[in-house]
Amino acid sequence: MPKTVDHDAYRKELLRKCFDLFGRHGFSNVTMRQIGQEIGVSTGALYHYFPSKLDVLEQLFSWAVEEDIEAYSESADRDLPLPEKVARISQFWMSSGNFYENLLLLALDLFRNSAAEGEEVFGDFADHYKAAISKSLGTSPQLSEVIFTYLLGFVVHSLLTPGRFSFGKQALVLPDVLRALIAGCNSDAAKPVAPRRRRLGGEPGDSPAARGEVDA
Amino acid sequence: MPKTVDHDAYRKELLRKCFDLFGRHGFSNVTMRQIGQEIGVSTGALYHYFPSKLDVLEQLFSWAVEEDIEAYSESADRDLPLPEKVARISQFWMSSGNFYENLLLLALDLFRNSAAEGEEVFGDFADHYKAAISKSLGTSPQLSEVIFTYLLGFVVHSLLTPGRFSFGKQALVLPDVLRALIAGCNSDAAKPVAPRRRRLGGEPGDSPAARGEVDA
Amino acid sequence: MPKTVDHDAYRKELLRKCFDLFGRHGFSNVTMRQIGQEIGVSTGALYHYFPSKLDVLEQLFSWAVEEDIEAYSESADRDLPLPEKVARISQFWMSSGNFYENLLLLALDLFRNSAAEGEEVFGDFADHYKAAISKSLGTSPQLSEVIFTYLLGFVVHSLLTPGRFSFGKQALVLPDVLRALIAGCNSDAAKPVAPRRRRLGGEPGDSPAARGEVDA
Amino acid sequence: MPKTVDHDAYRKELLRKCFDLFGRHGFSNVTMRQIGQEIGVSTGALYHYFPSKLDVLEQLFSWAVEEDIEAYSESADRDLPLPEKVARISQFWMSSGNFYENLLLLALDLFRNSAAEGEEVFGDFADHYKAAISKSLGTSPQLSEVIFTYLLGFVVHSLLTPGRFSFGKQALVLPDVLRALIAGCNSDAAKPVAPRRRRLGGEPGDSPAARGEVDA
DNA sequence: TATGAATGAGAATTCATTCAT
DNA sequence: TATGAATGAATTCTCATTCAT
Repeated sequence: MPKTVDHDAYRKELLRKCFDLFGRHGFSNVTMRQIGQEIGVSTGALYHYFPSKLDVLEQLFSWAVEEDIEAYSESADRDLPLPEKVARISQFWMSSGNFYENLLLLALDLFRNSAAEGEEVFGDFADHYKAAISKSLGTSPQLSEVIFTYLLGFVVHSLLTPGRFSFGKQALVLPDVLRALIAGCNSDAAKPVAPRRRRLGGEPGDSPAARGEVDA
Repeated sequence: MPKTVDHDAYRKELLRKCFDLFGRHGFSNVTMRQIGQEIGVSTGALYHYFPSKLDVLEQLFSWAVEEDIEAYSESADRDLPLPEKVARISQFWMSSGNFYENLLLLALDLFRNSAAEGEEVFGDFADHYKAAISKSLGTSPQLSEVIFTYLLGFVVHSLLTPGRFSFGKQALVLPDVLRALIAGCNSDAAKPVAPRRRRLGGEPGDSPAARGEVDA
Repeated sequence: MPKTVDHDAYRKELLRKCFDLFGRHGFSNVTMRQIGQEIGVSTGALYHYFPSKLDVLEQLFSWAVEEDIEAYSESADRDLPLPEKVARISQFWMSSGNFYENLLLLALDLFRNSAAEGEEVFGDFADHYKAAISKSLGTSPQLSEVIFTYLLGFVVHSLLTPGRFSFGKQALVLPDVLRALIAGCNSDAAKPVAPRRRRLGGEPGDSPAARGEVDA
Repeated sequence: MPKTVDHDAYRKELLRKCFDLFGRHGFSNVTMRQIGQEIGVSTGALYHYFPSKLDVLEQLFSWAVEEDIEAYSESADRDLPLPEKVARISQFWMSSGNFYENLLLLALDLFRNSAAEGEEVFGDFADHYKAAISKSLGTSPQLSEVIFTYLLGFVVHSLLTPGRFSFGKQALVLPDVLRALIAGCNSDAAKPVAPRRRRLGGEPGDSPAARGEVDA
């Protein structure tokens, strides 16, 4: 009889314990020994569950994304009036600050250390999140992307200027911002803001996918 | 002291050459030898100009921020009508995509590897940038911060999903977003949004992973 | 004690299965886990039959020597004319190429990793083999040693230059060599070659590298 | 001004110092730290001269072969009567015992750890050595190969049974063996012991070494 | 007996930093 | 100043061995 261990469950358990550690120190500044010590296993055991350090990062990110998706879908499905939904989403966001900070740092570490892997997984995550926003708020895909982008900036900002831009403080503004974007962009849709939306000079004919009409 | 000038000028020259290298690979993934090879000096010489590797990063970030501030102030000071200003700022932004991506990565590396140092410098940069936005667009500090936040998200997004969210593509939306924010938030500012916005308690989705506490 | 028999038989069964693995990869390049996987037991079970990795090697070599001695004694005992015997011995040799290659590699691994153990066991094997040659071919101990030496060289040569010196090809020469040695040395044996053969002093080519001292 | 070091000369100097160490312990049983300590450099310096541990082995073997070839060609060129040459070659051999033991061990380590690399280099060495024998003793290529093979066996034998088969002792027999082989095989060559002794066409049966009929 | 998860010392390799030139 | 060889602590990863089951 082998020691009965649910390999996969234990692996996730280990990942969970890694999450903060990676977030706090960053992939490159954490050693496998540290990881082992922090989560209470030997380095050998660590390698029993993950083929390499990079693999820990990759699995950790994937795991966190899954966790988030689960948590998110549980939180915001009800049939509520828009203002209430905006309040709720802001609230969810506020309460998850540290989680998203870590997730973003993870994504950036992945981007740095794993080349292809990073963008794939993050792209999927982004798509998922935008879809969730669309569903929650009834916004167009494009507007959802704008909101998602703003939320990303929110996380980075809070990360990089922890003293001045705290989640708590800034999250109070979030509902207003969302409302402004929803209002502004929806009305934009109604009366196309101006035909002057033209090439301003950046990348002329290059990005063929570019030039999507903003509100069309 | 003409010698100092030379020394200093050369130091900046070296920094300039480092910029892309750090952006591409990340602080931890670049060795002093690589740096030396890339910019054409020996490791010994490198240590002649920078006391340590971390110091290279710190100086590099400061240098880049300065560069940006100079470039920015040159670009957007004129007395123009708002729509024109919005167009200009968008344009400037679009043409600087890669620069800001690198700058952000630098800031995150600094945050990761230098603790205090990072937030200081980035905080100053953020303040400066917000002030510039206020000046350019005549927006309130708070709205400027929102815009700045959105721009941050913009950079991160384009960094992490290079295929799907390109600077070129997204920058076309930027003017609309800015307009929406300016319109929406200015009016919002008038009637501060309801005080009912509170933490309702606990974690909605109960994501078992470190969903961080709010710091409000 | 029937249990012991089983245990012992199974141990030999395991050894048999190890033989090629060790030959192919070498002692140091095989892990206990690999061994276990290859022969179909867990590492735990492996340690049940062998107290250590080195012990596997030692037992493996002993086992292989025994196997060979058995096989040899079965093959070449009849009362035949010399040429026929030479043909037989050559043939036996040819058909056992891979076995002897592995055996030699094992011996060298033993020599490298077990100090005393190695020479003991190999010495016994050598003695046994020389005796067998003497018996088969009726050669003097000294000549048998010469033949044995040649056969050793044969194995090493085929091992190290697999493309150019194959068992099949070279074995065709073996009968001639044996005949030449038997003829030449038997007559030599009669008139022991001059005692004038002494170290003349120093190292001819003065190869700066450790040209070892003679131990005569 | 860089520290003036003849990189290549120093590299060879280091190799020279490694030779015995590898011979004594074997590739797998020597650590880079040990190597460094033994030859008086740090591990870092070691990696400055050799990209990897395996590379040390490869370069070491090549270096030793070159050394040997030089030493050999210096030693045995004169125009002497055959018996004198035989005496000389035996003598050279005797005085080089330890060197050849190490060289053989190196070759086997290479074979084990470097796959392709090993056979290439050893094959070249073998060819060279056979050619040298042909030149020294005026023997046919085939006979030279037989002699070379015997010498290989000689080395292995002395290696594996250091107590019983010493270089000094056995080398006394070497001239006789050589004489016997030269006599026996040359006469063979003269009156081909049988015309049927030739390559019968590749390898008769499939089993590579197996069952080629020797002379029948 | 048998399993295979866990341990942790130790291996190869890297790299910031120093220093002789 | 400039060079790049040298250092050695620290890192990732391996693997013989142990042990709970």
